[in-house]
Amino acid sequence: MTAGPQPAATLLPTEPNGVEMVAKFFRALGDPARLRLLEFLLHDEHTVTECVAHVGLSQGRVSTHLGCLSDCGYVQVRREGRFAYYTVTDARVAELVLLARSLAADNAAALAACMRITPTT
Amino acid sequence: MTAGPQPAATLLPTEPNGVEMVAKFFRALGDPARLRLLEFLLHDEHTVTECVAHVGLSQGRVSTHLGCLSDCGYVQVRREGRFAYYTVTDARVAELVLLARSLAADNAAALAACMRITPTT
DNA sequence: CAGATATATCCGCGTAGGCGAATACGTGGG
DNA sequence: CCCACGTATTCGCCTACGCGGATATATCTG
Repeated sequence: MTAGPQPAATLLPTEPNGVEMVAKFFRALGDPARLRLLEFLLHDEHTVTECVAHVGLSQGRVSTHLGCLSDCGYVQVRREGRFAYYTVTDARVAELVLLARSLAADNAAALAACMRITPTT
Repeated sequence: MTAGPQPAATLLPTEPNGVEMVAKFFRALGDPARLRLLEFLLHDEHTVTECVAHVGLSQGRVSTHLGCLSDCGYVQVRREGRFAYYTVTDARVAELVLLARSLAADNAAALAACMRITPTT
């Protein structure tokens, strides 16, 4: 073994593609439109059309974003007739975003200036 | 007034580019190499060279990744002579990753199958 | 059944961003 | 002063992925 108790060893999953999965999971939150959708769906169910009105994107794009969030487990779908009602069911989602937000806020200046991600903006 | 871990209106920052900043912040965690570096630096200081040995990437790439993590506030640097010692100082970082990991684990199957992010692999 | 409505998927296009290799910069030792 | 060493930055290359627009697939309505 390396040295003493290893809390670090528990940070990331040990399965073959565990790290890649966590990275993919985070990437799903790395888009402003999806974050806005999450916020919109945090407390109420909304149809795709309502989501389209909320964020200003094309219907196809919004559907894809919602599908992505659904695949990753951030939101759930309830199908009823020709409608699809999306909503956030897991409280940990809000926790996760709020935690990130507080961390980001504490470093807003350097974060905004970071050119290694998104040179433009 | 919004006392306690609150709802939607407070999920995302209200500043002009607040949402974009949070998204950028998450994107910084959306890379396996950077996640591995975070884990490596969680409890101990390490030089860039040590990090290069830990993840199997080129020195230049690792330096950029560390700079990115530093800009985003995930790690801190201590310069000493020609060495740079990186480390994680904020406990919320581990909290954030562990929370994401638990969420990702609960939806591993769908997440792995999600083709809307990273078709390949 | 025909058309309207709601959602999902497909298709190029353009940019963000990861990669190694090369190179620039800064420091410390002979 | 020159050179070795540690670190940071630059440069093409190539893939991931967000975008709108077009289209396919239900489902409801007249």
